[in-house]
Amino acid sequence: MPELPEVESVRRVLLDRLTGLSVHSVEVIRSDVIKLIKHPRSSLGSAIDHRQLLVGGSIKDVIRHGKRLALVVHDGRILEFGLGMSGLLRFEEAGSTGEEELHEHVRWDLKGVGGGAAGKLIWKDPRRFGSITPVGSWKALTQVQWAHLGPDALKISEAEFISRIRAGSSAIKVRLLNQQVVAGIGNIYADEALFRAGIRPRRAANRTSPARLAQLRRVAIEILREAISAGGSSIRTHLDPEGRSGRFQEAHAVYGRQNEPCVRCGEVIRTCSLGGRTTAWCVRCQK
DNA sequence: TGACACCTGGGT
DNA sequence: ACCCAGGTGTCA
Repeated sequence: MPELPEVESVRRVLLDRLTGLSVHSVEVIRSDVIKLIKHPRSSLGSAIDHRQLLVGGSIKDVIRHGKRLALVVHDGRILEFGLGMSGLLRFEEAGSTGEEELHEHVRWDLKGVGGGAAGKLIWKDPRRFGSITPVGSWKALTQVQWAHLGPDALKISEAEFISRIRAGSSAIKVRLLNQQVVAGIGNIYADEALFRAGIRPRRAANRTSPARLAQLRRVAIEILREAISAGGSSIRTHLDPEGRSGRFQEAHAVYGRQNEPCVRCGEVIRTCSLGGRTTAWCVRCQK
């Protein structure tokens, strides 16, 4: 489900709904979705420290870097989420008649300022490619858990974007997908940005002129912002915590439009495989 | 750089 | 029965 715009849509809803609520208790249905920092392959087993899952804390902030999300509580404890392909956070208001769904792995019980039940936050992830990682501090979050991520795609400067992209010789789309280079762009928005910038996805990154890269950054940010305004793209599973789907898929120019005519020139949109991902582009508009 | 692995579900 | 899917880590 998640690239930057989808995760940002989730962040905004969570910030609005959860800020100020306190975490009363947590129910761990599948403990192996919780991954420790230094031992990413090990699960916590049966002895889960519920404090690491924010129990007793009151939610102060919800932050995002690239495609990653984190809940911050008042005393500095942080819980970090990678949504993988199908991870989703759902907010179920107290008293709502929501039935338990398949593939729900963790459920937090939240209380309001007065101590009354506010609702439940639920982690649902059918494919289980996602992860929940307790991090003790801001320092552990930024210097360990997120240390390998490049600058956020919405915040990266033009100079830094150009130099980081050009630091490798692989296909430009592969560089865009590399979260170490720039964080937040995935398969959809890489294809859409390259189309809008008129750049062939296979072009060698270091043989793309600084001027064209400046243009690529500009249109990528433009597309990401448009997508956020539309609530992200809902191809199959993306829903925000209130169950609303995004609408940006209706605006896709190339992603998912193979064999259809290019919106700009009418040429048939082709696909190939790049970095193991299906890539859609217009052979006439992108050079 | 690519192949494969991790998973489940939906479409053909 | 097969192929595909918004991600990411490891291996040759």
